[in-house]
Amino acid sequence: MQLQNFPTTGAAHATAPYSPTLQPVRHQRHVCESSTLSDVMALLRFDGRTGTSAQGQAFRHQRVRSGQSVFAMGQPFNGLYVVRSGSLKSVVTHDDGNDNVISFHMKGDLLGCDGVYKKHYGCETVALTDSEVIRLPADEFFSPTRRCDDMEHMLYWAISREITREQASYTVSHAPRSEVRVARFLLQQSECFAAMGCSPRRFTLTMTRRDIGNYLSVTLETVSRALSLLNHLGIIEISNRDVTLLDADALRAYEG
Amino acid sequence: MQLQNFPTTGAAHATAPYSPTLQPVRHQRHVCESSTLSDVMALLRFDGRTGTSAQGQAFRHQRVRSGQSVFAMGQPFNGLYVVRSGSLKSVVTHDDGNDNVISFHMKGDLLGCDGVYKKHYGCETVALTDSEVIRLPADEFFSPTRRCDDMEHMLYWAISREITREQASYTVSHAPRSEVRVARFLLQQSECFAAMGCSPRRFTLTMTRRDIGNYLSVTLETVSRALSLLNHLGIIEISNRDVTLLDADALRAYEG
DNA sequence: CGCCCAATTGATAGTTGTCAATACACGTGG
DNA sequence: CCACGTGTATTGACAACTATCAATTGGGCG
Repeated sequence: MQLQNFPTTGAAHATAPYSPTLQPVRHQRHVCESSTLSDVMALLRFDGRTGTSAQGQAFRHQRVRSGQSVFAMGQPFNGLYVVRSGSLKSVVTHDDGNDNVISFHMKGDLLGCDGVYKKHYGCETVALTDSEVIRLPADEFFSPTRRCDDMEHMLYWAISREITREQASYTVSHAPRSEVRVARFLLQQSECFAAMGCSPRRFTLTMTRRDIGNYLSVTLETVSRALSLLNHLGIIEISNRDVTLLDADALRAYEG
Repeated sequence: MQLQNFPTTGAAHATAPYSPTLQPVRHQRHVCESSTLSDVMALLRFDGRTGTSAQGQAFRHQRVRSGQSVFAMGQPFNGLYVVRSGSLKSVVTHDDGNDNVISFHMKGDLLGCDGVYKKHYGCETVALTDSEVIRLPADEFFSPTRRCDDMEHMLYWAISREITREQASYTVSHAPRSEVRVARFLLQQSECFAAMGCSPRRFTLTMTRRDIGNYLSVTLETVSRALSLLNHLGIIEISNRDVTLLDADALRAYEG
C-alpha cells in the first residue's frame, strides 16, 4: 500500500490524520544520522557483550512522520526495525475490512518480527507521532555467507522479547471487565514510559480512544467511560490524552 | 506445577478423564527414540537446505502424559521444544490466581519461545493428551563457541512463525461476537489438523469448553451455546468433542 | 476563524456473564 | 461387569455489562 522512503507525490499528510489509509511521505530531509551495532544494542537494552564482527557497520536512521507506515502488511520482508524515537502501532487488516491494533511501540522496540517467517510483513506498522527507526537489513543477518556474530544473539533475544510482550498484552486485552482492561493498559503504558526513562506517573497517550478500544477489544465509548470512571474515583487524572496516575497501587489492584 | 520428565509418579494420568486419543499413542516403553536435525527440520516444516554442522547430533524424544507440563512458568530456560505428537496448551498464571490460555499446540509447533528473553519460561505448557516433544537444548544454540549453522536460521524462522501465530490468534479471540470467535476457533483447529495431514473436516477437540472459553475470553457456557447454535444452523455437527464441519465456507463467512 | 475529528456523556437495545439444574462421559471400585 | 462418583457439557432464567445510536463539547490545524 505504501512505501516508507522518499520523494513523493507531494500531496502528503493533509487528508486524514487518523485514517487507516496511509499517506505518501512528505519529502524528508536527507540528514539521516546513523548508529553503530553497539548503539542498536544499547537501544534494545541488550546486555550482551559487544561483538567483534560487523562492528564498524553503520545503520542509517529513517524518519517516519505521524500517519506514515514503516512497512505495509504483505510487503516483502526487507529487515527488522528498531524504534529510536516516537510512538507507533501495528495493525492487522482483514479481508472483510476490519482491522485489529495488535500492539503499540516505543523507543527500543523491535518491529517486523513476523516478517521473518513468510518473508512478508504480517502487519502494518504506522507512526502515531513523528518517529525515527533504524533498519536492520534482512540480508545482513540472513546472508548464507555472513559471519556468526553477536547481532544474531541479539535478534534472537529481541524477537523472544516481542513474544513475551504479546503474551503480556494478552493479559491486558483479555481481562473480563472493560475498566480493568483500561486500567491495565494504563499500567502497561506507564511501564513503557518508565523503561524509556520518562515519568511512569505523568505521561501523554499517543493514540486515540479508538486505537485503545481496538487494541482492548472494546468500543471507544467504553474506553472513554472507563477513563472517566477512574478519574472520578480519584485513581487517575485524565484530560484529553494527558494522564496522571494518582494511585498506581489502586490501579493495579483494580478489579472492578 | 508438574514435572516434565517421566518415570512418572504413577498417578498422574488419573485426573484427566477426557483423553480423546488424537493419535494412537501406542504404549511406548522407556526407550527414548531420537531425531536428527533433519528430522526436526521436517517436523517444523522448515524448507531450508540441510546443514552441514550439527548434523550427526541426536535430539532425544521426551514423553509428556496428559495433564503433565513440559515446563512451568518461571522455570529456568533450558531450551526450546518441538511437538512431535499430541496436543498441548500454554497458560499464563497471574498473581491473583487467574490464568489465561494463550495458545494450543500440535505436531510441529515450537514451545518455549518466550523463555529466550528472560532466561525463564513465561508460561506453562501442559499436555492435553499424551504427547511427545523434542528438546533443543539451550546451550546448543547459545554457546559462544557454537558454529553458525542452519539450526540458527531454522530457529529464527520458527520463532518468527510463532509470532505470526499469536497475531492470528489475536483475530480469533478479538472478534466482536462470541459465536464468531468460536467459528474462527474451529477453523483454526481445522487448519492445524490439515497441516498435520489429518482431516480438516472431521476432528476431535482435545481441550475442554473451559479451555476454549479461556482462550477466547468468554465463559464456557457461551462456548457451549455458540457450538449448539452452529449445530442447529447446520453449519457444523458436534457431539461432545467430535466436530464435523458441514459447511466450512459458511463457517468462514459467519459474522453473526 | 472555521472545519474536522476527537472525546465525553446519555438513553436504549443487545449480548454475555452468572447462577442453577440436569444430563452425559469416563475412570474407579465394588 | 456394572454401579458409582467426579468432572464435563448442555440448557434456562435473569442480571450485568457493553455496543449502538445520538447529541454535544472541545482541541488541533489549516
